Amino acid sequence: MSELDQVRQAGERLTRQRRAVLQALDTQGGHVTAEQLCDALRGEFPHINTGTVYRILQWLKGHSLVSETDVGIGVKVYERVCNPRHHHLVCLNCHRTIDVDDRYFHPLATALKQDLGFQARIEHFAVFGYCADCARGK
Amino acid sequence: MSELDQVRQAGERLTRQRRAVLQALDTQGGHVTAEQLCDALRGEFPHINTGTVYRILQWLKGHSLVSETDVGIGVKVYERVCNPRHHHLVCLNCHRTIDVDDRYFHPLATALKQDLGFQARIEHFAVFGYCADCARGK
DNA sequence: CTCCTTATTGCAGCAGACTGCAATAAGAGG
DNA sequence: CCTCTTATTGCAGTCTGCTGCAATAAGGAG
Repeated sequence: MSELDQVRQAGERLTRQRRAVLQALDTQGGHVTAEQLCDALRGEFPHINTGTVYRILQWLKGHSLVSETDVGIGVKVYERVCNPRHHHLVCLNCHRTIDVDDRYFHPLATALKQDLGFQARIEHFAVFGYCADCARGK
Repeated sequence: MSELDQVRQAGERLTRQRRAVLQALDTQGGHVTAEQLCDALRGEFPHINTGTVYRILQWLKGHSLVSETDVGIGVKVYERVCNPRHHHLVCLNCHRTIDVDDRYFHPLATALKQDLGFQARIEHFAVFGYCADCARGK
């Protein structure tokens, strides 16, 4: 919980709800929707609602503890940021998502930093396109 | 308008509304929201509504004529896809958007193709992070 | 030019994501 | 341990983006 202690600076509070959201994300693993999280938390907090969950997720995202991704299913999915980081390739045809290693994105981040001084924050990317199987057909 | 003729295959129709959306995108140039497009079209089509505009934009996007991007302002923005393609760096601190050349993304697309057979469709990317000015302060 | 098939529009309605405000509770200070 | 400040929650409401359905119109056939 050391990374959370850092966060407690500047008057930001580590509430039971925030702790529970993080724990739920750890427990479930992989991609989770805000709605799913809300349901999971209702056991401990019967009155919790999606508004609060979305706010907590934004807060966690701002502290790089959670990633938010649009994988093209019409709902945003959230995932605990862990090392090593990984990203996703999303097939526009069969809608499969393929995990891809962070190192593919390092050259891009490095180039943007060197040439433009831009410090890219690539926690979790979703690249759309066509997977090997579907690309053949096209 | 030759690119539009290709689209007319397979029974897809080139309606006045679709033509008008494309023309409005050309006229306005740069990033436009669906709401703005809807307003612009109401002169010619008094009864047009956002539902239709969103559907037309999805259709144009599917044919690679228009790009859809989340630049972090809470609304999706649309832009005519033109050559050379460009992408955007979005500063999480000052919210400035910086245009960046397509060539920065070529190595990534090539690597994904070679190693994984994935044919990335990178029409218009938005990379979040901190711009040179804001990165210094952090 | 007219008819006919069916893709597309307009409309109304819905889910996802977010926000303002009053009530609550985290955590610093005494 | 109690008090106090104020960040956060719960709630209700809003806006964006999308979808089903009946009415309309694109564009191919005759």
